[in-house]
Amino acid sequence: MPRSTTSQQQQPERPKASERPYHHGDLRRAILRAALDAIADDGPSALSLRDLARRAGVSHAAPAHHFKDRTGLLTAIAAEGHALLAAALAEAGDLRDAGVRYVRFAREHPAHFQVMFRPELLREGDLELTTARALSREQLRTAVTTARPETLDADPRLAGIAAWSLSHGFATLLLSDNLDAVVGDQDPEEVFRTATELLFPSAPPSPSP
Amino acid sequence: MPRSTTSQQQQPERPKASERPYHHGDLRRAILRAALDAIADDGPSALSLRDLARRAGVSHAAPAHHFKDRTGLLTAIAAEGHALLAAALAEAGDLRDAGVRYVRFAREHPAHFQVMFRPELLREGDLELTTARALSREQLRTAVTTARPETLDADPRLAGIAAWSLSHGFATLLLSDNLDAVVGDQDPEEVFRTATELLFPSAPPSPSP
DNA sequence: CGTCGAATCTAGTCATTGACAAGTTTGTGG
DNA sequence: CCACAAACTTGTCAATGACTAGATTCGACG
Repeated sequence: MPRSTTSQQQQPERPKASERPYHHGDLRRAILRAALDAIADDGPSALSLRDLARRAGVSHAAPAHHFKDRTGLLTAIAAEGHALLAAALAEAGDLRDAGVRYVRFAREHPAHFQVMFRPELLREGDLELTTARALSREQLRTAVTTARPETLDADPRLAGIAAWSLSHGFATLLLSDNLDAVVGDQDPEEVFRTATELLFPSAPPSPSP
Repeated sequence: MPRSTTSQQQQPERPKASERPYHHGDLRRAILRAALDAIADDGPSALSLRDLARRAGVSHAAPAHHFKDRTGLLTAIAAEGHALLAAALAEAGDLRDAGVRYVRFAREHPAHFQVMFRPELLREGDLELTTARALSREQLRTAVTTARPETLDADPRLAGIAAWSLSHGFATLLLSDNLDAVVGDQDPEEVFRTATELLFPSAPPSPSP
């Protein structure tokens, strides 16, 4: 984007090549971190490889060595995201808890979430992505097929679609600031939990003394 | 994007300025149409003003006169989208029908839908956008506050969040090809309708003979 | 019928970007 | 110690969005 009139933080001086270790040491992770920050702030479309390179203090072509190209970087992020999501869902108690965890994941990893479900940004053939996505999909399935309210027993497949749509819609609208007016300063996860209790009955209260 | 290796349809020869009417006649709409096509195919981030200009057979700076800049074009699309959505929702019977119409809107106007709920792509101050969005929001509200199943009577605000999340999530996942495996070749709207019937009871069947 | 201003479009330019090519430095295993 | 691979660098190119200035056409008013 030319002539960026937006907030333009001063770039720190990059020391001359001779005064700086030729090898960054952990460039891949540095780039990833910077990318996640940038995406969380301004969305994936605002991501600039050259800007990431500047922030990491390396040359403009350095990122390419680790991620091949823009699509490669986004694909790596998506894969990481699916792995993180799968891990979060794996610990879910019942279906509603899985939904809450889905929303929490979106809030805690907004950059990952904004990239994971958009094929047009990703290298669809990528092996890492494919396997990670299979993992998170598998966790979604188990969340539905294990502890779910009786109402949903009729058709597990449809129940899965409904649950996923509900969680994904809430998370998406939340991250895109479309629920600001409605949620206000309440805890989004609590709002979500309460909203789902309207749709399907709560599990029987845990049998504590 | 440089060196586009993707499908590159041959651009028709643009006649020299002398052999072509100086005024296009309906450039604004031509650009809009082309933009909607491009976004529907490859998402908003792939949109190129210069490419739109080429398709319309005008100079590369012509679009700017009608839309100011990229953000302006996307904002115009979003505003149009909200108006269309409001119109579609206005004719809804009950809440479920509103949801189905929401999904249908997303399918029939994928480009609009992909832009409407993403503030980072839009000029937030824009008057047209603000009023159109207020309209569609208003229709969402009425859909919830009028004919809704008794289950949702308890808290209309939460019911609204739940219904919107469900519809928006389904539409989003559908457009991003994330439901392909689950929906298969069935009619998406029918799948959605059935899925919602799992979550809240159907209205009593119409009293026909 | 003319003319004058506004609307519409063209042409040219600049900074920035992603991708690619070729060279340089550093680490590593034989 | 030396060949070779990995990690980075510099340089370049086509494409893009935004901006400026100028050309053409339309339309309203006299």
